[in-house]
Amino acid sequence: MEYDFRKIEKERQRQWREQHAYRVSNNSNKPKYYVLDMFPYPSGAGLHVGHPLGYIASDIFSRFKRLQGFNVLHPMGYDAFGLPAEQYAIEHGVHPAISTDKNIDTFRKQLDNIGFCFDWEREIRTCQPNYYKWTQWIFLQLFNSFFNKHTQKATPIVELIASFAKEGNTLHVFPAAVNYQPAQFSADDWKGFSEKQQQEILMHYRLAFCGYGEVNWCEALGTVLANDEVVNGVSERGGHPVVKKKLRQWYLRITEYADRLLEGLERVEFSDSMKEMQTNWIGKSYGAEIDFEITGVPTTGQQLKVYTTRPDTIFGVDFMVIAPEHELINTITTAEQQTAVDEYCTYVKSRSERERQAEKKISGCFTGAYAINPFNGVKIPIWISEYVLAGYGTGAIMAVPCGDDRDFKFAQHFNIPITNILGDAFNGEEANATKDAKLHNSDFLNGVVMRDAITIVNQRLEQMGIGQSKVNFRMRDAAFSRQRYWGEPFPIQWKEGTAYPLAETELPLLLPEVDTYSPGPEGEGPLANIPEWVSKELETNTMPGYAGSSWYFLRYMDPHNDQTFCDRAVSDYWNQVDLYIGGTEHAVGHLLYSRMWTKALCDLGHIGFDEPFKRLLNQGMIQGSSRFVYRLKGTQEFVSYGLIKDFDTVDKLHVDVNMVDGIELDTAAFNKWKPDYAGANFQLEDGKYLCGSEVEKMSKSKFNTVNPDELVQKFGADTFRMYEMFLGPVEQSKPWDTKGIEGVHRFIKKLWRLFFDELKGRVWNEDAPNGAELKVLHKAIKKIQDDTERFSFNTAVSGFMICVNELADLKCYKRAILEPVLVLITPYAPHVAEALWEALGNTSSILDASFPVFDPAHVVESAKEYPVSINGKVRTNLLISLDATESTVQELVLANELVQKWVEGKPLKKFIFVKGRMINLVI
RNA sequence: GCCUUGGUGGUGGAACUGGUAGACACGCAGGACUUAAAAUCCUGUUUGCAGCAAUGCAAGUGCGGGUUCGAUUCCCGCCUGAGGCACCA
Repeated sequence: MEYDFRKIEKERQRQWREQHAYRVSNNSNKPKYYVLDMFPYPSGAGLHVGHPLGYIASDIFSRFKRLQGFNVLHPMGYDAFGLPAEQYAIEHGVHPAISTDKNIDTFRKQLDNIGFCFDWEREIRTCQPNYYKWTQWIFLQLFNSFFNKHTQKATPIVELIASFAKEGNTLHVFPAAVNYQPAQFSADDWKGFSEKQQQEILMHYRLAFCGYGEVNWCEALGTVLANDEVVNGVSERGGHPVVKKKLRQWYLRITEYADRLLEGLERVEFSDSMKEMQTNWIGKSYGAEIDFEITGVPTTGQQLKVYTTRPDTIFGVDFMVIAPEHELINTITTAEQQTAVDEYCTYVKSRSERERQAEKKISGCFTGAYAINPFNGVKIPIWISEYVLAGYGTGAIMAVPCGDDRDFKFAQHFNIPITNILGDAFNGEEANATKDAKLHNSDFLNGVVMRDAITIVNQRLEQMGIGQSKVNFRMRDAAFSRQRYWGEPFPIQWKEGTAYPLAETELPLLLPEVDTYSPGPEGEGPLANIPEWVSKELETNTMPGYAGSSWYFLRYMDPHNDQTFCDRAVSDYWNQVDLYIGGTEHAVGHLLYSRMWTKALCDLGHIGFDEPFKRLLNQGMIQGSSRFVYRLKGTQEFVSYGLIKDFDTVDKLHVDVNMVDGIELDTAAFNKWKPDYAGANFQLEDGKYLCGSEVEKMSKSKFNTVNPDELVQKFGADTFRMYEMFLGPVEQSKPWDTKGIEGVHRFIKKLWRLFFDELKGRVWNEDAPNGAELKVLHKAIKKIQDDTERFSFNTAVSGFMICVNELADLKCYKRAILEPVLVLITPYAPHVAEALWEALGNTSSILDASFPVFDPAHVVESAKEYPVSINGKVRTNLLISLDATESTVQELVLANELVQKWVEGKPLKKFIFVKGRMINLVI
């Protein structure tokens, strides 16, 4: 009987489907375990081999936990709103719902091929009204809440209104990031405000709020562009100029949760690097805001507010730098500098924030104005430069060249004299950011260690009323609106410029049909093109992609509930996601947003936990190995890789990896590939056309994708699953290479042959196992259990191979050994395991078997072959009993002939014996 | 530019807390079975030097230093690949 994987896998999948083998109940006596994948965006390109990596890992872990007796929730769904579907709609006129459904069907077929244990009865799609109804509902919760600083919790806004009416805003001052005048008001003030004013004030407290923010604006296309759609300052489509434009936007007040987002990291099992990334993104810094008087300009009495983390360096300030968007530019620029400043600001406007930070070239412009150092009256020139960002701190810094690298380079570039406040710690060659030097040239701070000077300066500033210590966050409030069609509509209605929430009974606010997916007027989204929508004064923005993904893990628990987003009793049962698997590309976006939503929902009493993910595993990215051909500019001549150095101008073009064997191009296939290449002529080396290669993200546009369907068809799902795991550690990124898959396939066939011989048929028997066989089994149980638990799936696969190789060598065909081996392998290769399990005569599914229990008695060793080193070099091995004491071992070792030869009679300086490990002699 | 992360044979990788570097595979070479092929099985496979050979010696985990009896593992500096950087998902 042969291993017919196609038949086996089809049959098993049908059986599991019919038996609802993966249906999960919300009621169980078993302990619960929740394994979650980051759900996919169903792109039109379908799955490539990189996508299933994390799914296979989570599938293995889910099945493993199930065998260990847990009630495992392992759902899947689709993050279905997003830009690509809308782009496709613009280009092809196909409604995004239709193309999305089509893409989902493809995804589903591909996923099913691989044999995952998802409970598909819990599937969700973020674009469906019965799902986004609750996204809108949660948005309203955020809109109707504020962050109460005293309790550090989201609190219903009605409590804030009550407090305003009672004691003004003394109890609840404006959030730190808000700059509203008047900053304080009394109860009487509040009652005196108009409805519009009251709503305006409340908006500054709401957790979901409306404000103004900058977007990438493309005049030619009349639309707002994503960063992705902007390349080098022009639009990706058409290459039109893109500039910054201020538009009304919705935001989430995530900055209010900054401290709790930091604190929560201590209670979750994320990798240290992940925690570090989030910590850096939040970017909490302790510093001071300082007001400087401005002089040398027509309008007197103006002040420049800077934020600095190093107030101790105030005597080293040689110039000020403000962001090119800074408001003061209009009022402090002197007449002589006006032209230069205007030119500079226009130049900067076309540049992205990233470009501005990455730019090595130093640029800037003097405003003509000066600030006055409050401690010594020194006049400090005020410059504009793009390295200062408007969005961080106050958008203005005090530059201390001797202590800050960027300031130093700026000073050098513009020949600004540098004051040394560091004494010997500053060498004049480069800045020194130390906090431990003693201050020089610093008036009352001379001789004080910088670290200690920070508090002294802060105290002085506060006494003088010109500054205060301040905690700052790099993180900004999250932009929560898009000028797009394919997203959740906001349940918001505008009345005379004030936003009002729709009633819960009006949800879901359905996304209407449109005639055109083109942008609306004035940078508004396509919804602004619909007269009925506009006449009702409904919000025309839609929510961003991350809205639906910020809470989907809750919906899986209770996906069909139409009374609430998730029943509290159900979320109390499933609680946190025990294991969340996905890529690091979501490190700061999705993970922070969903953590914030969870905290807000918890604060408001809708769920009972405030961190969504207990443990996070980041699978690495499977990269594509791209191949390139080189075409002489303007010709049809293609030059082999080794020859390109002989030519000046060649175009480097991606070529489909499936036409390349190693790096050798199938030139005939290339000619047929695209009509353009039919007439291609090749300049060969050694009779071959060799391609260049590079490792890049796997993507259809780079022609480096490999389709899992073909591999499943050729080798089977079990082989495919194991091979993806065998490739390397899940957490590591690696380029895909199909080459090794045969090895895994051979392994499964070898496993099969322990049960069935091609000619003889059944070979397994009921004999009692011997010690050697039990040892192999229990070694494997331990290895597989340990490796699976620590997500070392690649070494677990190797463990299976070792186990099967050893059983084959022992000619062990005994049921008592083979049956537990099948259970071990079930999470990895479920189809073949179930088929052989049934062949052994079992009537219930192997999915519900019990994981074998490791018995150390079967694997004990009595002796160990110790490596014996002399001065750190291994010279021989000696078999020594594990019970031997150190002195016995030393005696044995020194008596050895080979050891004596290497020791050459020299005295022994040191004898190192690590029991069970090694022996080292130092002479 | 900033943040994170990787670099070990011809290839993917193993070595879990500083203790025999190269497990397990791929590929390659040789052999067995076969009319032949596929499949399967066996042997070898880090490099250099010496030897008919078993084997021996030396070097070796991106590069340069350091700590240690002992470093792929820890520390310092550098080179280099990948991912992210707020409207892609």
